[in-house]
Formats: sequence, C-alpha cells, structure tokens
Amino acid sequence: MPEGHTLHRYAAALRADLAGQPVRASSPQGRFAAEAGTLDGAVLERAEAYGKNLLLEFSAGGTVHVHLGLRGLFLRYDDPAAEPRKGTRLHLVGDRAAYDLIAPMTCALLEPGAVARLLATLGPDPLRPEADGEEAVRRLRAHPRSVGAALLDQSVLAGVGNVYRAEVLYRHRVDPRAPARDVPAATYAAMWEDLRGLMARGVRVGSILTVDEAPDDTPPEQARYVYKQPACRGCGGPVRTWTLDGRDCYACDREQLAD
DNA sequence: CTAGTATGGACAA
DNA sequence: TGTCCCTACTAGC
Repeated sequence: MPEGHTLHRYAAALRADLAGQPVRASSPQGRFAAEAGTLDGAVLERAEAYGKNLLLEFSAGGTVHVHLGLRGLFLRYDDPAAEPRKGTRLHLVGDRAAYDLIAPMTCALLEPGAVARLLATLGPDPLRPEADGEEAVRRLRAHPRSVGAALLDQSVLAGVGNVYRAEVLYRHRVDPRAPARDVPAATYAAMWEDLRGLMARGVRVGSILTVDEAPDDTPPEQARYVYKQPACRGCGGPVRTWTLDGRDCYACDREQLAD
C-alpha cells in the first residue's frame, strides 16, 4: 500500500480529524512511549506528507516523523474512545476520531534541524504542488544508473514506489534497464506530468490505478498495465519480470524491451 | 488454517 | 546479503 499517495492520504485524514486541537498521544506498544508522553495534549499544528514520509508538527515544538516502510499502516476509529489495537506504536486521539499507527519502519521525534535535513534528502514529490518538475528531470538525467533505479531513488523523486515505477515506465514505453542519462528530457518531463496525475488519482481513490479507461472502482490488480500482470494489459503480450536491486521489475516484452 | 510474498528502507555483517 | 518492522492479502492445504 504505502507509496507516496498513501502518505498524502493519511496526511489529509489526520489533518481533517486532528489538526488545530489538543491531541492525546500514547504508545501502547511502548517503543514510542517517552516521546508520546512529551507530546500528549499538544496541538497538532501541521500534518504533511513528503514522498513516503509523514511529518506531524506539534505545538510542543517537536515533529513526529513517520515512515511506514513496507507494512506500516494507520487505522482510523470513528470513536475517539476506541481501544487501541495491541502493538500500536502511536495512538492519537482527537475530538472526533482516533488513530493507531501500526508497524511503521520509522516513528521518531525530530528537532527542526533534523526535519530540514530529512527534507534535504528528498527529490521533488509529484504530489506536492510546489514541487519543481524541471529539477526532477535534472535529477533523473543525472542519475548514474538505469532509469528503473533512478525512479525508486527517493533523492531523485520522492514518493514513487515499485508499482508507479513499473506503470509509468510502461505508459511511456521506456525500458527500465536504459541508462538514466540516455532517456530524453522530454520523456522525463512527460513522465513527471503523468506521475502528478496518476498519483493524484491514487490519493483520490486510495489505490494505484494506471489504466486511464478503467473506472475508479476497478479492482487495482485489473487497472494496471504490467505490474504483477500475467500479460500486458496494453498489447496482450508477455510481461517480463526480473529483479533489480532486490525489487521486482516488470516490463512489456514487446513494447518496452528492445531485445 | 499456514506459508509465502511484498507497494521500503535502515542497519549489521 | 540477511534481518527487522506486533501487517495484509492471497494461494494452497
């Protein structure tokens, strides 16, 4: 679940339910107990996503950095008094809802300087309105390895994960193995604009849908061209799969791969 | 029911 | 490269 669109979705939900009010914070699981204690009762000033990172800024002066990793998730309860699930790393309660943060890779309290350092490691996020597409193109072209590797590098683009990678490369008929510097700037510019639209749809719908003609209620696995597809949804031909840096890569054998 | 897998990434070795 | 995040979903017994 957690590519960038998921984090932006959570940020919007947390903002809507908790921002601007005192928030009760606790850590039933214990690993964030000391930090939660210092935040308990502080006002949530901001909830923002930057790529796959979520930042919760509290009036007490601290910012909680959440990275879900592969398996992390938030649960939302309509009832603020709902009992947190066992193992909840961070439990947040506002006046109209409560949230559990489960199994995040990272949940840490950051000083302002550390927040700035974190953000400095990230490339442009297609889901942030102020993001600079030209900078994204520059970083993509400057990447020393393949375009497939470049797209997953969060210092190049923030928020793109394995599904969006596979799908955007297909949509632009780019071979994931191509050296990043060999892909035309115009292609990167088009991919950037495409990602903005695709990922915004992901935020709206709550899942990654990349086939334009598929209605928003199509099951996700049926609204993708190549990611985990037995056959290319575009041409019906075979999808080739291999491993790149420990992640599965998918590409249409006919339309994307020259050899 | 259990096992395998994965839309991430940091860290140890 | 292997391992850890008190996960969810799916395929297969």
